[in-house]
Amino acid sequence: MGIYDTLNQEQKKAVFTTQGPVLVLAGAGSGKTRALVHRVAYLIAECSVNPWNILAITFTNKAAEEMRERVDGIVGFGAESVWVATFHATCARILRRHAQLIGYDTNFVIYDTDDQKAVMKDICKRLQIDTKVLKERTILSAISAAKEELTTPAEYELGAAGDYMKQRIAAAYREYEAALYKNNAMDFDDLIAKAVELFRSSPETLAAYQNRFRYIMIDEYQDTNTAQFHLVRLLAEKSKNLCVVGDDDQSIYKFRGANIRNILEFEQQYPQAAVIRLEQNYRSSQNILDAANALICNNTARKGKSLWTNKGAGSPIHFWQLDTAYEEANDIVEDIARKKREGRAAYAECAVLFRTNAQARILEEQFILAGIPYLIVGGVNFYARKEIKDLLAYLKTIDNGRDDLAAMRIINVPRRGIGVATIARVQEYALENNISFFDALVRANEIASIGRAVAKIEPFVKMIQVLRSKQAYYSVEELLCDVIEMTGYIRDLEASDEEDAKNRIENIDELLSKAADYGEMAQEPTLSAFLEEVALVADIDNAAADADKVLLMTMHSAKGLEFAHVYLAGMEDGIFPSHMATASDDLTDLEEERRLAYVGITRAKEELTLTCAKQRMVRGETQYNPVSRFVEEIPKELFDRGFFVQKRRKFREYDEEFVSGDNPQSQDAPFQRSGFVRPKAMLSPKKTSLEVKPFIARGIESLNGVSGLSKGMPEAAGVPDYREGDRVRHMKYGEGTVLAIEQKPRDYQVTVAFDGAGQKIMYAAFAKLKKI
DNA sequence: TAGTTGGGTTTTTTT
DNA sequence: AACCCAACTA
Repeated sequence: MGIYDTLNQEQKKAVFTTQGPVLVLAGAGSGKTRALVHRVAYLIAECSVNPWNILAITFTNKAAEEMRERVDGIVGFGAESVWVATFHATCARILRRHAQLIGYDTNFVIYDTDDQKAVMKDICKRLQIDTKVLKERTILSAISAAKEELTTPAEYELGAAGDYMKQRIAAAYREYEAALYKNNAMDFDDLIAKAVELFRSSPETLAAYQNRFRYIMIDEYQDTNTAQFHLVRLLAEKSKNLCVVGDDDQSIYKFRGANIRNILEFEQQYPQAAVIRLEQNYRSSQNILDAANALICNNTARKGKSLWTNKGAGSPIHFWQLDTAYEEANDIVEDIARKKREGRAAYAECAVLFRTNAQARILEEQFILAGIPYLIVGGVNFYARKEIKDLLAYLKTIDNGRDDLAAMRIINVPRRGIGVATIARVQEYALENNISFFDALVRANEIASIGRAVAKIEPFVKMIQVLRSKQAYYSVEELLCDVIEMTGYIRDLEASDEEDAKNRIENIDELLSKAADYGEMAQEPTLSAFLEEVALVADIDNAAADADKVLLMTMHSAKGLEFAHVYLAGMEDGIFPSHMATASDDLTDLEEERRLAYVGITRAKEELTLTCAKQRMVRGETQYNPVSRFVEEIPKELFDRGFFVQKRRKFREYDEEFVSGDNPQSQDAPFQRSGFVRPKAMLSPKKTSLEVKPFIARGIESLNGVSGLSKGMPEAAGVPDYREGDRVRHMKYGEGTVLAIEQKPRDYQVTVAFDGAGQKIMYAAFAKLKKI
């Protein structure tokens, strides 16, 4: 029983209490994942439970992956049979098998937020809803909220009596459901709701899964919504072996429908439940925990617990208030660079966390300027990019001809000279004859009104049909290559003078290698399953574990992670807590923000730095925000040098690295705010953002990007005739020195330091560099 | 039909 | 500041 000896008493209790409902209240950093993983191991090794009978549900793919890895590491045999997945992936997998029982094809597609919006836009037009008054977003979030509560359109309509707005929403909801059904599509909320519907309508199916999942574990239970609650209840109804793990203080997804009552009232739901509290924290120093505890005490709706550690007090907490957001970003970057130089921290041990994704940009600029490797986690979803969505729409149309949205997206992409008028007529015909948009295209010659446009439609239809016929024996990657080839998608991009054409091509290469990976990893690769995987993954996570990079992300994304050095940026009222929360008259909004702050603080192991700016640009206007109330809720004695150390001594030798040329001010003004002054030109946001744009557009990659793409399309271009170190000439940028040549799937990627235009990354085939 | 321009708008967080 | 959309022009 050696592996369980390292657990503390409470953790052991969580591991060994295998029968019946169990509620584990696990504070931040209390080793809950560890306990869960050991529990799985214990069930298999000591209780002779078949791994196949275990279900572990997490919220994020990241958490699922981590759990998977750790289970694989600790369970000797059969670990791969343990079902570890997110809620959405679990439901998608179940529906893939049984969707026909509730009237869907099993190759249904999953709609993301953009798809939903497109559908809703069309509906608003049809129902003549003025989107100035009632926005698509508003309707969609109302629908989402309804689905999270398992409210059907009919039920919603009943509740809308006497409320005109609600009635309009009810009508839109009804139409929306019909549209998705017609397209054989489900949105994220549907995945959960339809799974519940399936289980309710088919007792045999439910019984089969109840029989299979005899031991169920749910992580982050505080984030479950009502639909998820019912799903879990149904699955666990027979065995009652349900172990939920959560922390009411870390509930930060109310906006997504999370119902904190699920965890607060678990004991009422399951009166015989064993309740276990994990309060010993293994992550943070006492100072950090004291700060977190003091902060969260200001909340009322909580079970109440107090984290403790047997680590020492540790470093004091730092607080800096800077003049501008630029200085804030700059100081953070500078501090990280110093820690690295002094050998106090690796880059990968540092993380900058913020409230909104928009804050990432300004930080990114500073990281680029300082030449420090970084990685932005989250932000614009890779799969939401235009070029990716276009190509996926081709695959969707090949896979599922009923997805009108996909077909309409690509009918004129790339340009085929098919305009809105033609599309509208085809759409009308489809509606009249009750067929899909694509089927209407197939019968384009029967549509009298479209005239000569038939000639433009036919080649498109032909192409899709050819691709469909290849589907049976082609891999996803081959199919994708064919789509790119036949549509000339990349050729068009190369020919275009669009500024970010090369980034788009890179993204497509990324998609190709993703498809190739999928082909290799999946046990039974199918196009539908690939599309599903892609739909449920928030972002391509190429955060190579070994890469030494500073991580930048929102506090939401950081949940479940830990870092030795954490910077919380933008600690200002109006930013964090957000304006929405401070202006709201619902006090629970502010409490949710406070829980988020609690999450942020408890990510830190050794050092915590809170920063804010007196002045910052938000959506084009300058804001002057006071220091966050959350900062003030932390006892002053936990900070270094008392409270409100506005500026610490500057590190002069370090400044020299940044400041090009002489800067007399920095020589003898250590305490002056402007102790670290960069030439105006460099600081100017305009100039910087121009220079920086290509990097931002690429989003997830950083300076020394992750390479290692191997498979993909055949070479599009020959080997360049220049090598690293050579001098080259570019049509637009003039002369420069080649810094690096990297082989990418389609082409060579060349990094050049131009004498006049700075450093650029480009593709050899269309940069047309001349060796000189 | 396609590209451009000017005007209006903005969820904060994510599966 | 950035994005999206509608109206306008080539």
